[in-house]
Amino acid sequence: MTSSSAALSSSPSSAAASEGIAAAAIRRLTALTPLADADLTLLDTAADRALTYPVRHTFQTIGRPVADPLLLLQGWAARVRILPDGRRQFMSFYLPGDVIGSTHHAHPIASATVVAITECVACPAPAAPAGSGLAQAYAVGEALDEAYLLGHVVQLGRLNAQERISDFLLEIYERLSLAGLTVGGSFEMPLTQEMLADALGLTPVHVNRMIQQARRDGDLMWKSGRVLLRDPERTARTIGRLSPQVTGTQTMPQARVD
Amino acid sequence: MTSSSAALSSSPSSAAASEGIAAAAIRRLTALTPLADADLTLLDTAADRALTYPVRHTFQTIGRPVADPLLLLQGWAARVRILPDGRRQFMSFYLPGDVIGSTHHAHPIASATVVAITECVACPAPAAPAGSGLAQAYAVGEALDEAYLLGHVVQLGRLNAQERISDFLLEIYERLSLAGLTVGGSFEMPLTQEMLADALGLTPVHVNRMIQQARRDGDLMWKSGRVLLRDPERTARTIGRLSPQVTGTQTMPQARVD
DNA sequence: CGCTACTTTGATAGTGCTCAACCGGTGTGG
DNA sequence: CCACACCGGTTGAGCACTATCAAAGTAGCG
Repeated sequence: MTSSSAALSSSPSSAAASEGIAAAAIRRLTALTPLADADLTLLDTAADRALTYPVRHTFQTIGRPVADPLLLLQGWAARVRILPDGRRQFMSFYLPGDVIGSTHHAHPIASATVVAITECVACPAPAAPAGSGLAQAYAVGEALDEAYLLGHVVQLGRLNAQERISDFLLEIYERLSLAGLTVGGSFEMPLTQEMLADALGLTPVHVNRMIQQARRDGDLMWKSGRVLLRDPERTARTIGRLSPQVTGTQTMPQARVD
Repeated sequence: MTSSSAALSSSPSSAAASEGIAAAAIRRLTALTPLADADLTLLDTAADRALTYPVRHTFQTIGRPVADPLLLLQGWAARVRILPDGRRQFMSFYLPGDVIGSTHHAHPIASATVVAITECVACPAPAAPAGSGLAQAYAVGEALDEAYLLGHVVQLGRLNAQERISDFLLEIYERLSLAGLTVGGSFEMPLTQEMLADALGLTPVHVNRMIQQARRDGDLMWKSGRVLLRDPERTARTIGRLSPQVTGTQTMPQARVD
């Protein structure tokens, strides 16, 4: 039953068994695609086997076989790569409702290390019957994953520091909204500025300065682990962020595509 | 039979029917995983329906439904995103043996635009029988795709201009090697320096300067669309590049993973 | 109360960008 | 056959954004 055993750091403590522990994850999955009662039952059952993982727990390690997929119920995890000289890059983040280590088939070697950013609660991702809503939800989730990854590439390649921060926070805001984890435009941000820097390809110092400027400009509030975006939609338009939801209806400038 | 019809730019011209047109792609797929005769037959048959696509052909457009998957036989294609103000970012490249628009299931909306960088020859990707070598090859190919995408994130986030160029060329070198498209350490590079800049998050001018410096340092030769890397392995070690092949055996520094 | 981790500030350096022009090859049309 | 246009590569000068180094300020916590 213990899905991921050999952890480098500390190992998962036995589960917290309270109900509703999977609420956010379920909200997020149903937001992706409608789920039938059978799907919800699967999820509830799986949630009974949820475990709590401490901060820094390593879900999977680059170059080692991936374990069975986990459905993240609470907390944040991240895919990270550390260079030999210590430089660190966060490649993506897992939020409640995301599946860690989903591997439809493919070779079982992890292409990235996944660590818990905060304390996490996760359960084995229930196998989805072919054609079920749950299967569809997984599929959409994976597609979104890739879309976010592509977005991250654009962000790192072509946005300046200010834009990267806005774009990142907007993405998180969007994703947490799906899970019902935002309150009046604000949300919990467990990342330190240093981690944010390592996600955005910047220096902690510079991230700090840009955040302060955004604060001065009245674009955001960020205090004690909670972020409030003043006008998400305006900001999104300003930096030309295309949210996955909107993607479907948005056209690209025809200009240079060669 | 015409897999992708409504092209923004010019449309595919009817096929070149010569044999061996799929040689590179087949070499690459067999390098990923052993293929049975049945698989090879499937590929050969599919190759008969190959079409030639002109430069700038749009295989899929962001926000629009994806067509059936294509197996790229010859040429380069790329996933690209253009920002409203004209900034351009190449997110990944497709080389011979890669599948364009593979979508196991998932929602049919393209999360990126895919265009032909050079003239391309491609055929419908033959459906792989479950459990076949071909299915395995597809799976491994997709896993590699993601690994390269993750690598691209690290590259953009944490490598300097010099390192990005080296890393990129090494990746291409590796990938072309699998398809048998390298000759004595050299390979064809159809990208202009401007396109390279848009892949690496740099300016064409700066790319040019870094390339010249690499030339002066004796690290590479680049003339009339052909690149020769002097000592790929040394360079790879220098910038700490972990090639997917090696990934399986390499360990990460334990240091900071929090 | 003293840690420890995180944020903030200042001063300075440097990598990579911008703007602008020039060069060299190639293709095309007069 | 040569002039012209065009594209990609090259060069120069100056600047901006972001990094670096170092230290001080804050907040949560045992």
